[in-house]
Amino acid sequence: MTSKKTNNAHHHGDLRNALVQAGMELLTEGGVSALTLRGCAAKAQVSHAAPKHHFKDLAALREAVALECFVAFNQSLLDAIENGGSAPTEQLHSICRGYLDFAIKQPAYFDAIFSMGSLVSFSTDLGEQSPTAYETLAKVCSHFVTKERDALTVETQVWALIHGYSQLVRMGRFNEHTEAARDAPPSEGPFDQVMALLQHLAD
Amino acid sequence: MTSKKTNNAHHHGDLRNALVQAGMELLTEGGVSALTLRGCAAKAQVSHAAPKHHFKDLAALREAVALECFVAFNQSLLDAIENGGSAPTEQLHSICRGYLDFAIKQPAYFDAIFSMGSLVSFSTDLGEQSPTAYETLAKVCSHFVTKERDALTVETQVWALIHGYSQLVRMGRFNEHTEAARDAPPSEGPFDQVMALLQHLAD
DNA sequence: TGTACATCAGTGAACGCGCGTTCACTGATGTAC
DNA sequence: TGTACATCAGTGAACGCGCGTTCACTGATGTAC
Repeated sequence: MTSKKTNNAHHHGDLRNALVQAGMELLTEGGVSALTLRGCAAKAQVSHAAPKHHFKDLAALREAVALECFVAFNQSLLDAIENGGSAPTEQLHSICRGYLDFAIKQPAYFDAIFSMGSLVSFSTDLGEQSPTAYETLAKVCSHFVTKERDALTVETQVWALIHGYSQLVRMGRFNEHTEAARDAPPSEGPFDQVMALLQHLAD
Repeated sequence: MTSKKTNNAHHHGDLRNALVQAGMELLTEGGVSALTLRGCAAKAQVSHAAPKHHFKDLAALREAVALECFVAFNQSLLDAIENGGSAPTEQLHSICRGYLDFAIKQPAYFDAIFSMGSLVSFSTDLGEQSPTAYETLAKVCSHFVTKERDALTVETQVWALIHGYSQLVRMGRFNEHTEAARDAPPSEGPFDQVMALLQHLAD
């Protein structure tokens, strides 16, 4: 029971939230194109006109769902750092690992973040105390800034490499092309070998 | 006149090709979601049931359009290499430059290749004499394979970095957030600085 | 060179589907007094 | 504490739209003889 005592036919109590959660499930089940107003309403067991009281239009609902995906992504990066070593190179490895893991474990959320919200959400202030994904990335990268290499460069090098790699994995680049492995999660490929490219940042 | 003399009401002569070309235009104008059977038929000035004689379903038409995009991408990489220096590091720079340029100049094609055809097309034999994009990439990378770094690793390092970077640029990472620059092409950002990460491959 | 005919590649009407949106409505909530 | 009433947040029917698909059709093409 998240809401107080509102569980009636005519007053849901927390429909906005329920619609976003329904959207997350639809996203997982059928990808971005499955995110519809009617679909979310049905999943939340509410008439299909009900969402109009909470979202101006489909784009607004999708934006809310994308933001929720971003919150999860955000947390995934923070967790990865927390569970890894504290040395700069270890943190760098951890955040990249978290990035890739999210792409593998939550492929639909990953898609949503980078196909729906463009990159807006990446720096969107969530209004909480938690930093944005970009701030987290920037902090980890800050240890590798030198006279010849400014912050923007390091951040972009790291981001481009891990994002590109995650995309390749996500797109099935390293998948076995067998019938048997159809439902298996995608292979992560030569992650460590690729990340070795970043070890030069510490030189 | 590409076709012989067939320009009648009932026999288009080269409708399949015309539909794919129409699809390319729709793609440019409205993105992947604008690619519909009815849309292509309308653009090719043909009744909306006509495509059924050339494409089994919408997926088949989209596949054909994605393949055409890939052909253009393919050529873009070859041209970039041709117009650059012949030294291995120059070729590496050139192919990455071509990759990024394609993402900037043909964003819709870029999206189509990597969102519709998954990665299948990347290694798809085009049935011509020209190599696939992956073969081109692999050839350029082959000069940087060492005892500690096998071919797959180098290829993946380069591909991940340039693909990720191109995606960031494509998503507007380096855009000015001004109203004035709304219709301008996206800024390419610190391309050379980021590519500097690859110079270690030559060490 | 001409004719009969099968095949090919179009047309246009119709169908059902899911979608976003509008609308009059109504039950539940909360506030003024 | 009780009552009147404005507001909020739902319902369900209806609408129009674009879509893919099916279908009977027909004009153009090409081949057999």
